[in-house]
Parts: sequence; C-alpha cells; structure tokens
Amino acid sequence: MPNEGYKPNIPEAFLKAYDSTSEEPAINALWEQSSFANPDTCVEKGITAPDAEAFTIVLPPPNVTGTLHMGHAAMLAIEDILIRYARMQGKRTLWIPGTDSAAIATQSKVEGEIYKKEKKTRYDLGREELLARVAAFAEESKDTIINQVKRMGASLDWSRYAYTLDDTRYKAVMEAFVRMYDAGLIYRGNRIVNWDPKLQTTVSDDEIEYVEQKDPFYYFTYGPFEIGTVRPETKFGDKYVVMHPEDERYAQYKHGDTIDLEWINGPITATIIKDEAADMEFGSGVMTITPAHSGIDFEIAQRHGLDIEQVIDERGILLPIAGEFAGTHIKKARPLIIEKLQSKGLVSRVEENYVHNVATNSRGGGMIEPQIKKQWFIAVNKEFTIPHSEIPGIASGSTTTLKSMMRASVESGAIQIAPDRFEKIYYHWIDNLRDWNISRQIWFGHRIPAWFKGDEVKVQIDSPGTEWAQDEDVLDTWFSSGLWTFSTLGWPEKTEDMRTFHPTSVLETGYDILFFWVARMVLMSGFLTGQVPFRQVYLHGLVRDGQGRKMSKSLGNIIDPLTMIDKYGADATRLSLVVGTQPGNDLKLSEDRVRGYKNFANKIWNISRFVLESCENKNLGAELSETDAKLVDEARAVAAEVGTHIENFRLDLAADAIYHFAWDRFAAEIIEESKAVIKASSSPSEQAAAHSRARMLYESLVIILKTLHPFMPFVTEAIWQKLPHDKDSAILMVARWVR
RNA sequence: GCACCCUUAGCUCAGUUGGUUAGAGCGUUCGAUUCACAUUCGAAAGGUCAUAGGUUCGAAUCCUAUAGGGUGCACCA
Repeated sequence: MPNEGYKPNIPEAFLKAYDSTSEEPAINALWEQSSFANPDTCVEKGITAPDAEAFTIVLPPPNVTGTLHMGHAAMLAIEDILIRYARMQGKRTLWIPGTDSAAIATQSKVEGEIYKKEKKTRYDLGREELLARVAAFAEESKDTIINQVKRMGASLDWSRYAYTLDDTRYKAVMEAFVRMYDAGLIYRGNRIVNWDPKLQTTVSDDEIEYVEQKDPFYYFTYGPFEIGTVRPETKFGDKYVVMHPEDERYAQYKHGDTIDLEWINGPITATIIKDEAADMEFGSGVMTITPAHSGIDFEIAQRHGLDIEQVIDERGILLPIAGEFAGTHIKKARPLIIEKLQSKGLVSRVEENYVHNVATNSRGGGMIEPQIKKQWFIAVNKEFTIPHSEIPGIASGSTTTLKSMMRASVESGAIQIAPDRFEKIYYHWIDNLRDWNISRQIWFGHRIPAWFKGDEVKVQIDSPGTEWAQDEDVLDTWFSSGLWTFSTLGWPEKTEDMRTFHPTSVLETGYDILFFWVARMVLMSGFLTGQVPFRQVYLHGLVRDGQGRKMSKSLGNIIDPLTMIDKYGADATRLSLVVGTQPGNDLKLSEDRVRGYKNFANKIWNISRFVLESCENKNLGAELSETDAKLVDEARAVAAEVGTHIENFRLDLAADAIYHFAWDRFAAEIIEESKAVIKASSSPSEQAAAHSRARMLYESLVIILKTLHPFMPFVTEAIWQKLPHDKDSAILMVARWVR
C-alpha cells in the first residue's frame, strides 16, 4: 500500500478517454515478454507453487483454411476467462495453442483455388507438387490465425504451440495407429462407405449432411410387383425383390422363389427375399435392392448371402452391367433410362416433387454415392483387453469395447458435460455408432503406416524395405484430432507435461462438434492413455447475427472480430460474446452490443482516474473507518460471487455481477458519496475520514480490477500498470485473486 | 418418425431448490450536465411470463396437452 503523501503522477494518456488501439499492443507485448502464460515460468519466478493444482485447457485448434470468425472469438473469450481466473487462483495454468491441418477441408479448398486459376486438377500437379502448395497455403493461413488469436488477448502458452502435422504430432498419430492395429481395433475391409465422387474420397458418417431435395419418384412394373425409386440409374443389376415376411399381400411368394420378368435391358430372373427391413407402409411394400450402392441394401445382401455387383464407378459413370448405357454419367443417363422404360411400358406412374433427403459431403464436397471399397476402420464394438485404465468402471486388464469405454467415461461422472442435456445426445450417438471409417483418398494428411508387398501387409511406422509400398491413403483428420489432449503434451513419450497436465481440466468447444471431436477424444484417450481426456466439457452455442441467422458471406451479415476489435477494443468484443450467453445456447450478436461494452471499458478507465486523483496527498495506510471497511467487504463479496459463477461456468452471470457492481454501485453511488468526504478536510476528524475514504476507494478499485481482469484483460492491465508500484504483483495477469 | 431445446418489455436475454411489487442491456421519451466520463446522471413509458388445463396456501418456475420456432438422430426402395 502506498504511503503518506502519495502522488499518483497521473500519466497524460490517462487524462483522455481509454484508447484501446494504443493500449492493446503495448499490453500484449508486456504479457508476451513476461511469458507468464507458460506455467513453468510462473513456477520459476515463484508466482505459482510447484505443487499447485494443475488447470489445463487445450485450445480447439482452428483449421488452417482461412481466418478467424466470431465463433472462434467466442471460444477464445470463454477459455481465456477460465484460464485467467485459474491462473489468478494460483493454479499451474496451461492453455495450449494449436492449429489443425483439416485434411479434406484444406486440400479441397486449395484444389478449388488451383482449378479456378490454372484449370489444373491434383492429378495434373502430382502428389508432391500438390502437397507443397497445400503446405504453403496452410503456413500462411496459420500465421494469420495466430495473429488474430493474439489480438483477442488470449493468454496461450505459445512455447507449446502444436500443429497436427508437425513432427511430434505425426509421431503420435503413427504410434496410435500401430497400437490400435496391434490390439485388433483397426482393420481393413470391404465395406459400404460414403464415397464423394467430386473429391474422390470417402467421408465418415458424421461428415454427411442431409440436404432436402425435390425429385420425381418413379414407379416401375417389376414383374407382378410395383417398385419405386428416385434413382433409376442404379437399377440395372437389381435381381432381388424384397418384402416383409409378414406382409400378407405377398404371402403367396416364398423366400427364394424365382420369377422371370422383363427389365431395362431384357428378360431377367429375380429372386424373392423376405426381410424385415422392408417397410410395409412405404409404397407397395416391395423393393428391389442395389447392394453395391446403398447401405441398407448392402446389409440385406450380407444377411442373405446375395450377389453384390457394382453398377456405378468412382466418377459416377455407369459400368458395363448397364448395357447400352455403360460409359454414361449417371446424371445424363437418368432421363434416357426413363425414356427407355417408358417405351417398354414399364413406368406405371411418376410422382413429381417427391421430397427426400440426399447425402452430401459437408466438407465442401459433392453428393455422396455409397460404394463398396476397401478401407481402414476402427472397430467400436470389438472386445479387447485394456492394459491400463483409470476410467471408473473399467478395470485395468479387463475386457471391454471402445463403445462401452466411451459410455463409461461419461456415465461414471469422470467426464461431465455442460449443459447436461448433451449427455443424452452423446449416449444416443454412441448407441448408433458404427465402425469408423478412418481412411481418406486424399493426399494432405497423415499417411497410413501400412505397407504392402503382394498380398502381405505390415503395419509399422518405418518402411520394412524398398520392395514394400506404403498405403496411398491418409487418415481422417479427426483421427489426429482425437489425440489432441495428449499429443500436445508430448505423448507417446512419458513427459513431465503428460504427468502434470493430463487429463486436462476443461474442454470448451461448440456443440456442433460434440461427435466429431469430443467423442473421438474420449475414445482415443481411453484406449491409449487409460485416462479420460478432460474432466469437464463445456459446450458453447453458435454465434449468429442480430436476427438469429447464421453468419455467412452470401447473407453479408458477417461480423468480423478484427473489425470489432479495431472499432471497440478487444475487451468490449470479449464481453459482448460472454454476457447473455449460457452454455449450449446460441448467441445473437449485433454491433450495438459491442459498442455498449466499449463504454464500459471507458467507464472503468474513468473510475480509475478518479480514484487515483482522490488518492492524491492521502495516506493510503490510514485506518479504515467502519463504514469504509464495510464498503471494501462489499467489493470483496462481489469478487467471491463472480468466482463462484465462473466455477459454475455461468460466465454471463459473473460478468453481469461485476459489471453492475462497478457501474451502478461503485461509480454511481460509492464514488458520488465520496466526493464530499474527500474534499472536506478542515477538521482532523474530517481529514481522517478523507484518508480512510481514499484508502477504501483504492482498495475497492484493486478488487474491481482483479475481478474484471479475466473478462477485460487489456483495460484492467493498462490501469494496473499505472497504479503505484508497491502493489501485490507487477503484472495483473498473475496477481492473486481477491481473498 | 424418435428425441431434445426455445417461447418473459420494441429487440437480445437473466430470473439457481416454487415465495413480496417479474429484472438487466440496447432502443424509445422527458429532464439535468463548466462536476472522473468521446459523455455521464436522473426519471418515465413499455410485460394477461405462447395458449389451455392441472398440482399447490402460493406457479414465469413443477405436471399434462396444444400452437409456433429451432436443433440432433433415423428413414428416404
């Protein structure tokens, strides 16, 4: 506490309004130079106890496909609040930054740009050249993103920066693949997969996005039956006719009966199959199947051991089975096939405008065409012996499956999900989970460590020799993302970081990637480390525009975080993304919101100036009067309340509480009442009151600055730097939270 | 089709195990301002808490149904 006769020597900059554009870069430089975002530094400098509890968050790594949007800004604001609070609590606090190569998304973006400018495909360029171009793009994009992240004031430990494709992470991915293969959890097999003919790769079930579409629905005469379809081009090979075993309309037909009938390219013999997959309510209750190009049909075919014939190739071209239509693209073939069927009198009716959902690749690809392909899969239902497990309910050395391990992690409470309604959604997803297709037919990513020589296969990290050829495919980007909580800590090496910081404390991300990412981390971490990846999941909502619409280029309603930071400051931007948001609920953001919080930053600035001016020539070591002590306690109580809210992940309530205390109570009432006390100083008792009052104001200000710091780090730190030097910490970022 | 969420002031949202007169920000209107304030301060208007039942001494809050909006999953021959 400064002593008698303290002269605040208020810097000139303080006499004007708070100017975020001049203060923020200086504060950022101060933090960076301190390197207090690195917990090791804090321990070395004696700020954090070496045995202090760890608090870890891994930053969901932004894709290196572009620039930061408001969703990222919200994520950074929320996580930085949690991190700064934990750090001020004296915890060993680590927030790990990173970026994600985002295999398909990045490659397809670069491919698209190359095609636009040079009319060249990846096959024209070749693997090496394309990879170089993608890597260059990723590098540039990465730098942009890092700079944007820093401008938000995010106190990440950049010395631990990780990129999914850097050497350490590459090693982790290879190791993970080999271990899972050796445990029998990764296998290669012919299965029906989601094939994207545009990007020429498979995608996982979760990456599929169903888009509503209107198409004509055709009914054909198929012998004595009527069958329906929107996709006549798949029907060439259909020689099985399926009906429900209990459908009385077709009781006369027995399973295995054959019927001769006239079909697209001439007479065929069809076989009756009775299977419960046929829906009696739909259409005529009878269907033909195309096992090579439909998931359900494939399952039916497998159940009954039926022939499976490919009709359409990888580029969407009809194969010789299509007879005269062979070599034609399915889009062009469809009307021609209808024409032919009509001329043969086989079209019984057409229902125009049939509304149905078609599968598309949500990663910037095209319509999905189911195909049977030899792919790598992770077996989620296969039993295995887990060597080591800290997951409650799963004992080390016991037999389990990945699915039940994922379930146990949440059911046991080892992982808590906020808001908790997402736990149900998580279970539902697990129950419907099928084997995860992890191979992708693109070039950018982690190449699968499998080696072939003739029919022999070896799975190992290093090449077994020159005569062995490596698998051409790369891994699904979520495979490497699934390792993120521990690959960033140096796994598979037994590092000090791994021991200290894993499992991580909180995983904060958008609810839209609960399945893609959160669930996959639970899977990977459970199997490979025997631990849950994090103890708490916090799912934030999506940032939408003022009218609740998604922000998009075509709507022109994008609010760019950098523009907001330039205009109103990072603090105002952060606060606007936190106040009024509850976990799991979308946030409607308008520029007015941001502007409002800029005024608040300025308010804090002015409060501070007033307090410092009031402290001029006052003894801040003076005894506090009873009234003033109560007022300081009031501020302290608010800090405690804010802390409780933060621990409950109610950042909206926390911010609201300190906002109202600072503005409506401290500035509007306490300061107003203090003006007279500070000025009147004729009698000794009045002077004592003035000294006490000044001290109260100063102490309250310190409490407000500390409490507000996680939310508005820049303005609070800027003010802190102008406070007298004998405060409890030279840098507010590592000051101890109010006690 | 199954499940979940939302509906509170003009707008965006709080309202924690049911408990006085339902709150905030923004916006609107009126007034003040040589005062720490690129402003700020004071005041006002504005709500049948979606609708209808029920439980209860008491319901924005719990239960049921309905309507509207949204999301996830499945189906899609």
